[in-house]
Amino acid sequence: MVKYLKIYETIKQRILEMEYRLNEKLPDGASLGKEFDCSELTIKKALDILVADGLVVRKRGSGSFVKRPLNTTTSHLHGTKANAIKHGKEVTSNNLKFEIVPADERIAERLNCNRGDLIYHIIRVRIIDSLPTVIEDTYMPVNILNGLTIEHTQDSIYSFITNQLKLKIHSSTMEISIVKANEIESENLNVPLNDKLVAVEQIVYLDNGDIFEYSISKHTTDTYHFSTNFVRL
Amino acid sequence: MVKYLKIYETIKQRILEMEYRLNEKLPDGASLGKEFDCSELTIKKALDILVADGLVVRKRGSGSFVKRPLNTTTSHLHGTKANAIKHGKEVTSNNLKFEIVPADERIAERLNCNRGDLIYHIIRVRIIDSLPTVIEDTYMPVNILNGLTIEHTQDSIYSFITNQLKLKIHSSTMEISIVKANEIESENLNVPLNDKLVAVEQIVYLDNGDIFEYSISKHTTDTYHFSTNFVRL
DNA sequence: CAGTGGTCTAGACCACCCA
DNA sequence: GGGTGGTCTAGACCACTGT
Repeated sequence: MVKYLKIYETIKQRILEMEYRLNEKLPDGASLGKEFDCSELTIKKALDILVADGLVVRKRGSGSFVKRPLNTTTSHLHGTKANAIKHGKEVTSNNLKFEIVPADERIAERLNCNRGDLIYHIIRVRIIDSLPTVIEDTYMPVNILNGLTIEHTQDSIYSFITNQLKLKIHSSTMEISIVKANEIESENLNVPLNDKLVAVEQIVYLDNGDIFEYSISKHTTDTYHFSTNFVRL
Repeated sequence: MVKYLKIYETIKQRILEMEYRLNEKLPDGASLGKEFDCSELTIKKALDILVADGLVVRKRGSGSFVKRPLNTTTSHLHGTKANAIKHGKEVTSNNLKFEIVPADERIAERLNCNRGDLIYHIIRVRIIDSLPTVIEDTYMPVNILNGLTIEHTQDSIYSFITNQLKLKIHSSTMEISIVKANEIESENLNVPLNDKLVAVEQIVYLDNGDIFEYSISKHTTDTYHFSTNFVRL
């Protein structure tokens, strides 16, 4: 692993284990550089991730301080399952569709591929702690996700991607809006027709710039909760 | 202004004006460094912001490319008014409350101040293009926002902060969930009692690490739209 | 004024992609 | 193997804070 990530993990651990306490001042850059045997810039890089995580505030002229984050970080760069497990919940999936189809105009644009390229089209209902909670409509290029089977979709596609294929997820763009449940959604999520759902549209990028997922998830409003942290760069 | 921000603005302009087109490869770091008379690291910093903006993908081994973002970027680091204006909409405000009160336990914790510190408590209904759209419940420390008047709240508090006080907004943490409208919300937003609203809870930080706002906004579901871009650092 | 973080440079070395 | 980005160093200088 890269040096600054190791340092990041170490300092994060110290904060989570209260070795560095709330509002406490961290050692300055030079001291940390000495401790971790690296340059101050590398320390800065590590601390910048903690800032992005919302765990640290850096004050020019006075120092870096531990900050209390609002949230318990549900990351949209992990799969539904990983997030649920982190909160100690059980997830099962109910496949409504698992097909390989050629990309139409709209999908090709979203996945930045050519029309006609082969695409997995997967529709799953995710059941979290026995409650149908999300219906996910997912498109993924076959040439990137080669070897994906219906068995993987029963478990976690994200684990297949990162553990089997050794691909690295880099970033995503997402949009949240509120929509009305159609008949299929109403049936599968066990809500009234036209009841409101939270729609999350997402495009997910790999490390190498390729797009591996375009998806639209619709969540029941009772269970949906999203938290994040912005930093103006 | 800082060098890397200038470079960022310049390159962003080129992308928006299609001088660099969709999927086109940007010049490499060394060339850009020559053009802008700076080191490659400074170029990297500028491009990293474009990556965070979702306008650029950098591919190790092949180059940096212009990417089409999903969204039209509604930033939660700007105020309601600035965002509305960017989309060509009219905003007016209806003040339900403008008080100075001592911070109770909960507010003091959110604002990271002491119990009893004086706090502006402001409740406003924002009317966008003649439609009551958001009800905002805002708490701000008096010692930071000194001189804030009810006139400012009719317009844009954010503009007062950045233009008058010359403070710089740095980051925020936010949480989104769905709640049911109470009587006050129902009346002011003109929706049925218990109808669903999008609740956005936010803590906003200044450049110097101080918190200047804790707020809970409730949006009508028809109009709420949120988009963002994540990068795993 | 001393302490601390932010920006910037010049250069080294490595990892990855593609022809 | 040549092109390109990512990480890292050592050191300079500037901006802001608090005493």
